[in-house]
Amino acid sequence: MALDRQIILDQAFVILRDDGLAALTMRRLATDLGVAPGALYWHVASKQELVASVAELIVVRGPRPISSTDPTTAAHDLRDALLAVRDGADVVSFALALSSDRLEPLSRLEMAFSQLPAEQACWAARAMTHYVLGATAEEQNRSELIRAGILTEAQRPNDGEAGFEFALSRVIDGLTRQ
Amino acid sequence: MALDRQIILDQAFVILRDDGLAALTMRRLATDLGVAPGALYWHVASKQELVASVAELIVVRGPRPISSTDPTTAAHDLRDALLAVRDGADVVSFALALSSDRLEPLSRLEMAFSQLPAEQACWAARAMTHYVLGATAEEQNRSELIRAGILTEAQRPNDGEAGFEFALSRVIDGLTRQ
DNA sequence: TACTACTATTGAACTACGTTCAATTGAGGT
DNA sequence: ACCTCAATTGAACGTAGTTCAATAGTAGTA
Repeated sequence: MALDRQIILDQAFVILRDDGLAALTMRRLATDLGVAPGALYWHVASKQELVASVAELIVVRGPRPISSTDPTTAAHDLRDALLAVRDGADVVSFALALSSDRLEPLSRLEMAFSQLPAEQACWAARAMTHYVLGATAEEQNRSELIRAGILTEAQRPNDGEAGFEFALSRVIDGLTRQ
Repeated sequence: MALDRQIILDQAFVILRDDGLAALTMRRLATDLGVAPGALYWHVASKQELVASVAELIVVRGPRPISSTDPTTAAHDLRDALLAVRDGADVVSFALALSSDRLEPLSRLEMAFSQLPAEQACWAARAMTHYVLGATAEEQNRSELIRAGILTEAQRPNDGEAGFEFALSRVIDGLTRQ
């Protein structure tokens, strides 16, 4: 009775944020909401569609709204939004392929490259998105594998903040240079 | 009796190349090899480990060996290797988090940035890898979604070859500039 | 040849997943 | 009181990865 599409998305977001993608099952989601699994399908077409919608929440509910003006700031905003949710980068990557236009904050990102011709600005924004998603996904996937006991803490040749900082500034320099 | 770890990996590679990640199940693999599913686990620890090993094959068996000297050439070599196998980018991304050191051609990629200090060369190589993987993964995921009837051919706002070319040259310019 | 030791494979099961659907509930309007 | 229809249940279906006792196959030894 209290069930509602938004409530489902909210709870899915919480499960993902706290327990990760592996924990986000339709059964777990239904249990948390005190409902039978089948009930979810009245409000949601499939798990794919649900996950894609949760990806929107990840990007929108980040610590800071994603800047539409400065590429460097935007990249940090996006990265922090992804890091705030377990497996956030994987989920958003998937959603990006499924419906890139529905991830509004990401499609607005090309405005941060407005100094370039329109087509190039679009390409640049997408390239930067791909870099941030890829770097963050590897980092998060490694965290998950460590948590699962498959990797040890020592096997973490992560670039860390310094590597991300370095590559990001170089990439943006390249993308915006005349 | 003819079963062997290498034969399993080879067949897994073929299934992946021709039919994609969704078709790569332990049962399908066993059926193709004329064997019971359980038999695979004598030679392989888990599906995760198997997929990680297949990722190595993808990178090694590409159309051209991945250049260790020129970043632009290396990026194209990697991209073509990924495109030669359905879901190739997803598989390699996963393996990268699991065991980046075992993907030898990718760890050798930092030699293409040997003009930079060692640490920065490593960061640059990984950044370029992340971009290529991200761009290619989105492209391939979209192809799979179209094949599955979830997206239409019209919903393919792919950068295409031109977008990849543009962003790649800019990214490499940025990463290698003094 | 008979016995042994060990590797490799089978067959059947277990748990968990996404998803479907006939049956049922429950609230609002007449 | 009756009807209607949106919402939910409960149970099932098919498939997935994985496990394991039992079995077959193979090679070495006496």
